[in-house]
Amino acid sequence: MSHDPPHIPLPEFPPYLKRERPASRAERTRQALLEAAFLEIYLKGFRAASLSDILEVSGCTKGALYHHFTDKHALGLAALGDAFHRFLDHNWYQPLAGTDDPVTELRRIIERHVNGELGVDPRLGCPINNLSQEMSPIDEEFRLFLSGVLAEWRGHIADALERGKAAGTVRADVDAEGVAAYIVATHQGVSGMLKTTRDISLAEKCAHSYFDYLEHLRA
Amino acid sequence: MSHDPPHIPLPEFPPYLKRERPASRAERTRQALLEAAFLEIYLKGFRAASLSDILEVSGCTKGALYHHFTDKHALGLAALGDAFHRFLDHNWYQPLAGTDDPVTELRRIIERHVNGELGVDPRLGCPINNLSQEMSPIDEEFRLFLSGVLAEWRGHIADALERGKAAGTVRADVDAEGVAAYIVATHQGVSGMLKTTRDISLAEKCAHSYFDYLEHLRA
DNA sequence: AGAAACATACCAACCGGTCGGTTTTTATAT
DNA sequence: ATATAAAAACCGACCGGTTGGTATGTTTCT
Repeated sequence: MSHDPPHIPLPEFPPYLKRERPASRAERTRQALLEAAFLEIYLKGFRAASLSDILEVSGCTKGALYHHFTDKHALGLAALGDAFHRFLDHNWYQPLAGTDDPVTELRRIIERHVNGELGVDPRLGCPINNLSQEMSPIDEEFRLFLSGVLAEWRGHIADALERGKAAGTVRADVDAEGVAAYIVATHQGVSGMLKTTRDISLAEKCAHSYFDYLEHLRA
Repeated sequence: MSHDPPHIPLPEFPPYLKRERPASRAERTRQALLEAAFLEIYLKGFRAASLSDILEVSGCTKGALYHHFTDKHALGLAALGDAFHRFLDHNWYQPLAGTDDPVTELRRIIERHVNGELGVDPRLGCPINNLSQEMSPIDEEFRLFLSGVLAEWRGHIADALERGKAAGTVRADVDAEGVAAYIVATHQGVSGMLKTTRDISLAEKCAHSYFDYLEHLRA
């Protein structure tokens, strides 16, 4: 009996995660390492991520790796910080920044997730959540890094909610920070459950309850 | 610079996870292995869990381990299945089974979690969630096992909601299964976020939104 | 020429798992 | 109750494989 899951094809990199071709050769290998590292860590987690595999995928060698990064930690943090910021900026920060009706915009964002439009493989889950769960209890540096990412994420949602309150689209008694925390947590929870059940109908049902809650915030 | 987190003392085993003294010596070593394995896996995750450490903690040897279990997988599944079922039965199934007012009971259960009364270290998170996140994408056997645990969990909540509908404490138009899924997912999400932020005030704020949502289900 | 960028052979530590041998328990016969 | 043989339970040295990291040498760019 094998423990291997049915073959999972490598997820396509969504276009906004693609980088423009860098000029110098050194920078090119650096980017190749970052990209391969992110993919490997996303697929296997940080601890199980193999440097040899990263080197194979990126086409680099150990010498290049340890020339650009001090150790596995530094490589991982660089790769993740980069990818996380791009993803959140493109899918959350920018949409939220452009509206005074955050409830409607949050619904859109969730819908895009459920519909699989964001290039996040539901079987693999949200990489931010994955890393949080794996590394927070055992590595303080990772925990602080991820805690910062989550705080920034909540901050952008809270800002949008505050603007909604000012614009009269959101109830005035809403605790923006608390609701932002709840929204992020729920989002992570649903994507986590999906990873295990692989039952898309569950995601749709959850989204329904999710929307019920969000509508409840309207002025 | 060290990546180690500040020292985390071993969590106390909540009493309902303690086992009565088994009679035979063989059964005693089996239980010692299960207990040590659960603790080690809870602390480090399955892949990072070290058999040598499990043996040291349990006071057993490799020979004993591989006499009782075919391999690491079997040991892990046995240890986790056992612990999960006890935990859920004591903290969720039994309380929910004894009421026709599931909303009030769910509030109580959440409150107990937030207050740390259940012996779950918020820094380490919910073990079911931890294992789900780590193993689901890379091991089909684990995924199916965890998927079953989650389904059972949702099932007990859905049953309680249905009883609430019949008893008139829950709105008749509530989709019990969908809401149960949402409740479990949100619960996992909050406990996951707490693991990274370590900010208890966030848990309280999330609980507030959580309760808002739950109250919204009342008839 | 000198520095930055890379390549490769190598290392100790650890991993899960195996296997031949020893001890303890159990079943049976007396 | 005791002897004994078979089976279950346990022990621990050992194995091949992988890991992250290093040291030394070579190529490429400025």
